Amino acid sequence: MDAEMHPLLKGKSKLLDTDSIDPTHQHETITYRHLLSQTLGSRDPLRVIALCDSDAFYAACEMVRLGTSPELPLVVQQWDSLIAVNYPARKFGISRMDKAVDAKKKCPELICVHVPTYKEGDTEPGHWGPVDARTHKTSLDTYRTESGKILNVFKEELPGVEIEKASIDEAFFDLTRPVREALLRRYPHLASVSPKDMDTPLPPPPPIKWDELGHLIPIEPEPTPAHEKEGESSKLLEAVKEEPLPTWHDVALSIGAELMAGVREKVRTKLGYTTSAGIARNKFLAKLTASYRKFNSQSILRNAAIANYLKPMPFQKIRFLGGKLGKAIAEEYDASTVGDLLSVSVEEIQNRYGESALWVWEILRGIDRSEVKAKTALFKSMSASKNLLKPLVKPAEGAHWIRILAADLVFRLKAARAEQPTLWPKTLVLGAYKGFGNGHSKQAPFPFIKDVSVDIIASVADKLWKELMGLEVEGSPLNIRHMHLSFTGVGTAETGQGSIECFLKSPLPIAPSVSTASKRKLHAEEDLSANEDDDVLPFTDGTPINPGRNSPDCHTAPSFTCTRCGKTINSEVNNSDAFNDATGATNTSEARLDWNSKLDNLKREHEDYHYALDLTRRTNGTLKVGMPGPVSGSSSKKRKTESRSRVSTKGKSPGIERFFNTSK
DNA sequence: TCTTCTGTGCTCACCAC
DNA sequence: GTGGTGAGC
Ligand SMILES: Nc1ncnc2c1ncn2[C@H]1C[C@H](O)[C@@H](COP(=O)(O)OP(=O)(O)OP(=O)(O)O)O1
Repeated sequence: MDAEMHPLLKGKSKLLDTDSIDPTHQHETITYRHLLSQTLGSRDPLRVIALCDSDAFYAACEMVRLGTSPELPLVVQQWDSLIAVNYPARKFGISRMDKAVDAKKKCPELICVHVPTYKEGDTEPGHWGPVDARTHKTSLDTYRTESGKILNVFKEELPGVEIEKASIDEAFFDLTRPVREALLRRYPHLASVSPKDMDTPLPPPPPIKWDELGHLIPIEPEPTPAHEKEGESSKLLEAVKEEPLPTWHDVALSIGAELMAGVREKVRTKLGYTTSAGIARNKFLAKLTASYRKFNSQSILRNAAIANYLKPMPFQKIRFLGGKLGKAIAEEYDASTVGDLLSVSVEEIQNRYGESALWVWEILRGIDRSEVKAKTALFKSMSASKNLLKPLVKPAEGAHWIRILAADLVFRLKAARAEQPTLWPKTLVLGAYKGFGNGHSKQAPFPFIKDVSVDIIASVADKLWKELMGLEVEGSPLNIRHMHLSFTGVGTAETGQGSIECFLKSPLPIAPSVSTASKRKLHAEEDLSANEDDDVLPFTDGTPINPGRNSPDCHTAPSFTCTRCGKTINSEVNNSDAFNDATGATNTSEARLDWNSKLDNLKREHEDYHYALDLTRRTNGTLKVGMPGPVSGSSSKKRKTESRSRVSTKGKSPGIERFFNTSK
């Protein structure tokens, strides 16, 4: 998944002098200043990033769920095709390309598991019964849930480490900080240096015991005579003999490898999932490194090995170079591998594709400054869709699929709210498509309510469906081949404005205010039949219309006394003003949990406040405080050289525009 | 076993209009 | 708001 913004559209970034001299920084001398500085961010010469990827993930989920023995071949199928093949099954030559029947021929004892599905009326996806693509909808939700469990183990095992969920089965780790701490613990002499010696290089590092830590990607290419030039091969062979001395960054990587081996083992023992990991100096390389050797193993890419590891790689495999831009470059330079492009100068590539194409030049050299960033909101939209094998021909058939899609959204929103109770999808979108590029969508504001149900979603969606049907030309066949239902504008309701969590725990939902503008579009509430009694009401900002009613129990606001500033911190007083009556949920354990979580939030926010304050002092006030969200560790690490985000598209060079959003 | 290979069925994000 | 695309699992 991980749909990060395209690097070429992020805006300009400057090539630093040091980059052009020694782009990969592999010959950089590490000084005491480097070691002892905490704020180098992505330019830290001791940076250690890891990527962890679950092996044959969906298949592994089913193995765990069914408790099958690890050596039994198992595949997960979606209708007739395979979407995951475990490693024992791969031994039989089964791959994702196979149809289920063909796979069974290759291995008669193969265990085939179909992905969970919904049919109308189901409130949760399941494995029961025979599946039928014409009546069922697949659901990947159980895999998302398992994915979440793995992430939680990661967080438990590496507290304080920035972890970024990159896809359903992958996560990045910024291990720089724990590695540095371990380094200073193990080699305490590194910590004691007089100020005047700060810029002297560190002493030579100790030898490293790589055994047990993972596969070391070799510095010289492995003997594949095919791609070595004749004249150079003898020289090369000599070089292979002499492994260069280890660097302190190598030591850092080895510590990172220890940490990853530890968490991976925890995931295996606690949850039963085997994983593969890559450890390197940035995200791009970590991901590449993870695929060096797969299945319950990890690999390490030292800086000295970067160049040779990248050279033979087809560059169009690099993210964002697989599309039109990559194709244009391939044709322009008659190139297919990274090595083929290394002779292209940074000026050349920027002249041709715009200043921002610096990113291309950098990535070919293994430079990637992107940060590991825990996602604040888990997602911004949530969608469910279904290709209809049997196209819809009558408007009345729409309701059936709406309910099935809605069930998936309900289930997932509830699950997400278990962790993040303030999650709030602001809009519901329904799309109906007849073929590629032939369809329409309609959207409506989605009310903020505690208990989302299929009925509620369906009532709004049915309205949208009617609107869509209104667009149909009289008499022409419907032929809907694809339906899509999604929440968009998913955010967390702002704390401080109306104590959203109280709403969520309220047995009756809040009556939000309605602006005249939105009222016009919000007729959907008229026939939210199942919930006449204020259960669903439109709103614009979560402000209660009628504070006297539906009041949840918020009268004892959580508070605590900060040990650092001595102040008593409590939540907004006006929250409790807004709701003057308890509703009965007061003494339930649910309510207490809610109270506790509010207290936790309060503490966290206050800690963030102090953290930001400290940072401000450290950075001479250059850092902005008082931003709405919590100050995360990594945002504070952002360097000014990295302020590439949110540059207006005007800064974009005309050269690259033609590679995006051009019809073709 | 494995990166290549297909194609499906999805999910998510961003941008132009 | 709506439509379209790119990207990846
Ligand atoms: N093209 C696809 N279509 C549908 N589902 C996919 C596709 N690619 C991957 N998936 C699903 C099934 C996988 O178990 C899950 C994770 O993908 P991925 O990490 O690429 O492979 P994998 O986990 O099956 O094997 P590996 O051990 O090689 O990582 O996502």
